[in-house]
Amino acid sequence: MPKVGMEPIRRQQLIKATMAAIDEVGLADATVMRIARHAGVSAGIISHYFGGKDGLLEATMRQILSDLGEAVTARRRALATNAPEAHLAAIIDGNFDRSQVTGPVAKTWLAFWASSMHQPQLQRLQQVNDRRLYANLCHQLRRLLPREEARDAARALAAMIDGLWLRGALTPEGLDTDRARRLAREYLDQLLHAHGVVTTPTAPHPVSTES
Amino acid sequence: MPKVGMEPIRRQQLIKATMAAIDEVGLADATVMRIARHAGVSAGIISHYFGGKDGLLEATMRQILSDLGEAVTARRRALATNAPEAHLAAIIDGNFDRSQVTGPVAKTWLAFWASSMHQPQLQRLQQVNDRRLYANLCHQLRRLLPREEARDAARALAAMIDGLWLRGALTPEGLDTDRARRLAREYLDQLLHAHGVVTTPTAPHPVSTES
DNA sequence: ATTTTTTTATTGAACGTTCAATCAATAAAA
DNA sequence: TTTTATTGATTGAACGTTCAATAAAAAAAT
Repeated sequence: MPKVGMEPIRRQQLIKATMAAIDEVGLADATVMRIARHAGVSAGIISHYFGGKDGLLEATMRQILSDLGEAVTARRRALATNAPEAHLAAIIDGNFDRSQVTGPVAKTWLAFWASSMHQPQLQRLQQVNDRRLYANLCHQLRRLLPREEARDAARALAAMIDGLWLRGALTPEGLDTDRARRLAREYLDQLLHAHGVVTTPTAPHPVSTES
Repeated sequence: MPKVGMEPIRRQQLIKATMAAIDEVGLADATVMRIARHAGVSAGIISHYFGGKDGLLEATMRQILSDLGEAVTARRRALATNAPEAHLAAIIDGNFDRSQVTGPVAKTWLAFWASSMHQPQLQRLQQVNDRRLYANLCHQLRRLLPREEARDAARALAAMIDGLWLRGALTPEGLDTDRARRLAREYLDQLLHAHGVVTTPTAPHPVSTES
């Protein structure tokens, strides 16, 4: 069925199939044959479009990271106000975006997270993302708190986001998105309150189901 | 070199070698030959003592979990007071016990965490541990807060502990134990304060380097 | 004490399996 | 007819497991 211009279609197909395979049997058992079967193509095509299995895995991780980044920036751009509290809430909400926390994506993300410990290629990607979350949080908190307090708050908030995320990915029931968002936001409120910041009541956000 | 009574010695040797191998090259590349080389024995011995590679991996995870559990209960037993705040602090400190967060153990723990998503055997172990942490926190918080508040607080605190732990395992510099303990404790204080609990100034703990 | 026998621990080559990568053959579109 | 996309059998490497052979210690016998 060879038509011209198949490349972008196949790449997307195979990346999606990779997540499906990892969701199904885990990274260790996600063989090229299984991935190819999910995409409805043959195994050889993977080397053709990605140069090999490693290339496909890296492309998949890149996709997840860029989706996550866009989910955050999209919410921040949609803000009416420029208040730091609003930006922080948007960062929290973006990290618990539906597209990121449901089944396949979450499990794939966690699998890459673990394997990035020993794969320099993936480690670089993961660190860029980690630092971005920390830097975003830190920059907004800096508008409300002194430097050291802002840094510690960013570290703690980043840890809480990742922790909720991680625990959600591991429980059989999956992550309760609304609860995770609520807990992270309540923590933020406590954090600011403890440092004497007068919290403007959190404005309701477009996609949020939270009051 | 066969002496009698080698079994407990070899088992311990191989479990330690497993962590060393995973620390070195990750779970995916921790082959039986590499593990055996770390222990200074031949590959065949693994099947002899553990019935196969899977048996060794499960035994290694069990070891890590029981060490973690003992680190927590030891600190709680050593408490002079019975105040819930003291127990909570002990739970936090125990989870950041030195033996748990240094190099090999931390990376092995994270590797198992990820692979437990698709290995029922490991998943059971991991869930027992997760629930224990949550239940311990919840039980102590219940002495200070109403039921639902206690549950949410336990969820959030557990997430923060795991998140700090996880981020520590992934950064090249490793986890800053003292900082992690401090952040988790500060969060606990904020949490209780926000719910109107009068925080008795945190008693200095034996192993803690924190004022 | 010394030698022989038995028991126990350990080795490592061989085996069967699985996987990723390759590439000549093929088939559809241009 | 040419170009482009795709296939799938084949190849070679790597892995976990097995098991007959071996070697050392312990026990028994001299």
